[in-house]
Amino acid sequence: MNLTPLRQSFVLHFGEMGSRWGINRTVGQIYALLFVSEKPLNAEEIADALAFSRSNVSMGLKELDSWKLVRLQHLPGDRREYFSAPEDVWAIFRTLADERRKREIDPTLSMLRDAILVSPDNPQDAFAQARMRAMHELIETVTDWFSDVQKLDEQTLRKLMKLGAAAQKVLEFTGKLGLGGSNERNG
Amino acid sequence: MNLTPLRQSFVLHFGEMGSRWGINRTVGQIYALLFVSEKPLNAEEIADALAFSRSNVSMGLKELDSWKLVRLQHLPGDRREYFSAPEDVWAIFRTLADERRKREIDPTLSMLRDAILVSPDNPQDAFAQARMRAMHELIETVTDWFSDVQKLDEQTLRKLMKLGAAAQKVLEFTGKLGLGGSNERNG
DNA sequence: CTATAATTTCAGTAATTACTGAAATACAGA
DNA sequence: TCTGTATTTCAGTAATTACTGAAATTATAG
Repeated sequence: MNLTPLRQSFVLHFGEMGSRWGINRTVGQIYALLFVSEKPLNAEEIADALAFSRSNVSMGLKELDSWKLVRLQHLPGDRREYFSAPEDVWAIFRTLADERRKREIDPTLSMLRDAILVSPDNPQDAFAQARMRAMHELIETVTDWFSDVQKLDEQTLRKLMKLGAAAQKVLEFTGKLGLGGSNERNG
Repeated sequence: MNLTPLRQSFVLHFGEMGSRWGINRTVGQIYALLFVSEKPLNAEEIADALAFSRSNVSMGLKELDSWKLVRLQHLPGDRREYFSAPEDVWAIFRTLADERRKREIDPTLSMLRDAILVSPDNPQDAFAQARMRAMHELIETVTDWFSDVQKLDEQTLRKLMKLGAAAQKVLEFTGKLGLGGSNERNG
C-alpha cells in the first residue's frame, strides 16, 4: 500500500508528536494510520505502508492494545488479525484520559498519600509535607472532578464545554439555588 | 546537603515519573527538590544534593526555565543564582497546562487545520479528512473550554470542580434560564 | 494430527537521549 | 581595566530506548 500525501503527512506528524507524548514514533504512526483508514488493516499491511519490520508492528500494536486504543477483529475467510481505531473521538478521548490517569497520576497520588501520613521528625520534612499536601489536594480535586465530568454523555459534555467562560455565571446561580452545597468542604 | 528519607523518596519518585511525562530524570528530580525546599537553592547545592554534575544541573534548570516552572532570584551579598519552585500549586498547574498545550496540542491543531482545507482528490483522502475534522473539532472544543476555565480564579475553579457530577443538573438549569444559549452550534 | 500461515518473542544492533568534564563565556567587585 | 567566581556550552561517552531478523510459538484448515 502506498499512502496519499495527505495521509502521509498526518502519519508523519503523529510519529514526530509521539515523542512529546511519551510514545514512540512507531506507535504514533501506526495509530495515525489506523485512524485515517476506512477499513481495518492487518499487521502486514501496516508494516508495508509504514516501512517498519513486521515484528516492530507487532510490538506497536501490543502497546496500542495496552492503551485500549485499537479494536481487533477478523474478516470472514481470513485468519489474519485486523486492527482499527474506534470511530468515536470522544470515546477515544475518554480512553486516553483514563489510561493516562492510571499510569501518570495514580502512582503519584499514592506516593503522596503515604508520604503525608508519617509524622515528620524535623522542620524540613514538616515543610515538605505541607507542600506535598497541597499537591495532593490539587491533584485529587482535579482528577476527581475530571472523572465526574467523564461520566457525562457526549451531548452533555459538549454543552458543558461550549458553555465555557459562562461557567462563572452558572456558579453564581447554583450558589443561590443551593445546588452542590454538599461539596463545600475546603482545605 | 543530604536529604531526609522522606524528601529523598519524593525526589526519586518524580525522577522515575519524569520519563512517563516526557521529561528526563534529572529535570524531574531537580524540580521535586525545589518543590519541597523551603529556601531557594543554587545550582551547586542542587548538584550536590542529587549527585549530578554541575553542568547537568545547569541544563536541567534551563529546561525547567523554558517550562516557566522555576523562579530565579538573588540573595543579598551573594552573586550566585538561586532557584525555587513557585508556591501556589494552582498557578503551577496552570503554567504546566499552558506549556503542554503550546507544545503538544497547538502543532497538531495547526497541522489538522491545514490538512482539512485542501480538497480531496480520492475517496481515501475524503475519508481521512472526515476523521481529521472530527479530531480537530474535539481538540478545539476541549482546549477552548480549558483555556476558558483556566481564566477563572482559584476560588471559582475550586468550586466548579467540587461541583463535579452535579454539573449535569446545572446544565438543565442553564438550559431553562437561557444562559449559554449562543453556544448551541453542533457538528 | 500435520502442514502451513500468522504472530510473538528475543537477542543483537542501531539510533537516540542523557550525562560528564573541560573549555569558553559572562559577570561582579576591586 | 583585571581577577576570580559563576554559569553555560559542547564534544565525547555512557545509558537507554527503538528496531530488526531469526527462531519459537500459536492457531487454523485440512
